[in-house]
Amino acid sequence: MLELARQKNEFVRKEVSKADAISYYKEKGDEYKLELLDGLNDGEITFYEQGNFVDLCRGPHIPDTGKIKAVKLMSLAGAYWRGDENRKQLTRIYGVTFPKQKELNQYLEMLEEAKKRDHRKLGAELELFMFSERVGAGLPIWLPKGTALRSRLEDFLKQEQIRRGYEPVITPHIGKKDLYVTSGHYAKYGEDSFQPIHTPREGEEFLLKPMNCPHHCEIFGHRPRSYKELPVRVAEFGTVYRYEQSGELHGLTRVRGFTQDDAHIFCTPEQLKDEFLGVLDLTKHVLEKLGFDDYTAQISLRDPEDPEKYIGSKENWDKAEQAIIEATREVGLETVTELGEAAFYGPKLDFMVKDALGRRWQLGTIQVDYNLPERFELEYIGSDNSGHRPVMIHRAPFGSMERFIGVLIEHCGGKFPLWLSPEQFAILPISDKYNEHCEELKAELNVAGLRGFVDDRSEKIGRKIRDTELRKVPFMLIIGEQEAESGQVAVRKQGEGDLGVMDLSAFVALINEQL
RNA sequence: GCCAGCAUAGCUCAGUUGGCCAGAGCAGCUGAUUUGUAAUCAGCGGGUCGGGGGUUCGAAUCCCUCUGCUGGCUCCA
Repeated sequence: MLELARQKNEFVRKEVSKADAISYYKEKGDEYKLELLDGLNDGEITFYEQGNFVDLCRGPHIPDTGKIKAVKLMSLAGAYWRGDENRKQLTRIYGVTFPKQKELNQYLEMLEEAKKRDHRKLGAELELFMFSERVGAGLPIWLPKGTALRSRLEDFLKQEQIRRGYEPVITPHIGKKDLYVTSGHYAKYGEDSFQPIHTPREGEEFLLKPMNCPHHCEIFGHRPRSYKELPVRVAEFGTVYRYEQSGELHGLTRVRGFTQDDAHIFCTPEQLKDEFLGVLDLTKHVLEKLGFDDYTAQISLRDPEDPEKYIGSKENWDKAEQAIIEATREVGLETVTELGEAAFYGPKLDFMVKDALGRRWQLGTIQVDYNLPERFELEYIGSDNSGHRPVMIHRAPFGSMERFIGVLIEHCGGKFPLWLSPEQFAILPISDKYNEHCEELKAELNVAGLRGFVDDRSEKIGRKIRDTELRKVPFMLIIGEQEAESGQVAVRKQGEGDLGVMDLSAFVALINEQL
């Protein structure tokens, strides 16, 4: 390839008439180029020629092949012709090139570094979660440390939500098929989803819940509602199951069983905007608290070309889309707007965050829905003593615990903020003689609300430090003869080194400062 | 689901023109050592070579199939 590049062949741009182009490719028998030409207008067709190679291309190109100095072919993959899965799949070769070999090397090193942060690797190393072939693909299993981390995240959000007027609820993991027929999910996803569970009773069918909203609609509708109690905000860490395509599964970021930090707000049309703003505020608060400052907000609207894809009236869609656009504008949130990315029942605002390899994932989401209240015939009694339909907001600041933690692991490279870290300290006795003293220190720290462990193996201190560093435990307390006598602790910070000797109370203060 | 590839011990990996009992390092266990800021020493145990089928005198190695994983494509309530 580089040999070809060295020939310094110029890329020559040629404007070609449509007729000439068609006859050229007819002769070559290139059905693909002919199809592309079919969609192009005369006068906008260009060929590029370099050496003995000629091809239809819009361009632009670099001036000549001599500019190409460093090339690496990265991967081979199938790609559907014109992105349509119903059409033929062609083979696509991925490659990268840089003006200098050094830059290519830097790029490859960057990819290596990114791999070290990969949540799938770190998750296994830090014993946060696992997968089991026997349990099934895409079904994450949370290990004790991962559970500790996840519980803290959940508790953080639960408290925040209670402060903001949400009411926690709990609903079952399955529901009768009819529930999802009513919601419209069955018609849309039934075929491609986990199939109904049958019971000994004829005709009785249940579905693993793919969504929490139908259950929450039932909660809203279980008794008459007055306008005086709106907005009603029901929140649940609800575990849902979706049969994602096998080729789509990916670590924690795309799974078949996951827990949404879900809540549904039922409000009057007049309250919609304020509620939307409240959710925006919560979502931003959550992302900032976890150190995500590099996210983008995406407004997903209908595809104007394909109105059949959506359920609900045009008027309601218009209102919902408008509410999102206005609210984001009001808080000055920078957004990109994507047509055709809306859910089938309503437009949404998604917060997108990149993973270690630069792939973008949707985390938090806020969705306006006029459709489900309609389908479930939800009503509240207004001040006029007649029934009105509430508006519904679906929202999940984390999105799902699985995906959020997956991205969080990569974001912080496994070094979690102190308040989330499954182990905040490790006490490392220099010899077995101090094990007992270390246990006492640990008990004191536990009383102070901190968590950690004593490494009482009869290993050299260097070894214990190394192992603790690799476990990414934020603080180490090294205890030998001097500390045992003085009653102090020698503090070492992960990744930074020795912080010196201090009283235990000073160490507790140091940690509390960072919480 | 589709295309391409991968699957050897808990982990990282050796082992291909098919040929004796499948190897290493780390981890684990046992013992010795009692240690001052990123790996103490020695011994031991551990693998249906992802599962199933086939070809062959003989399969980790070749073929088929299933499962899982990886990179894309498509999808994502």
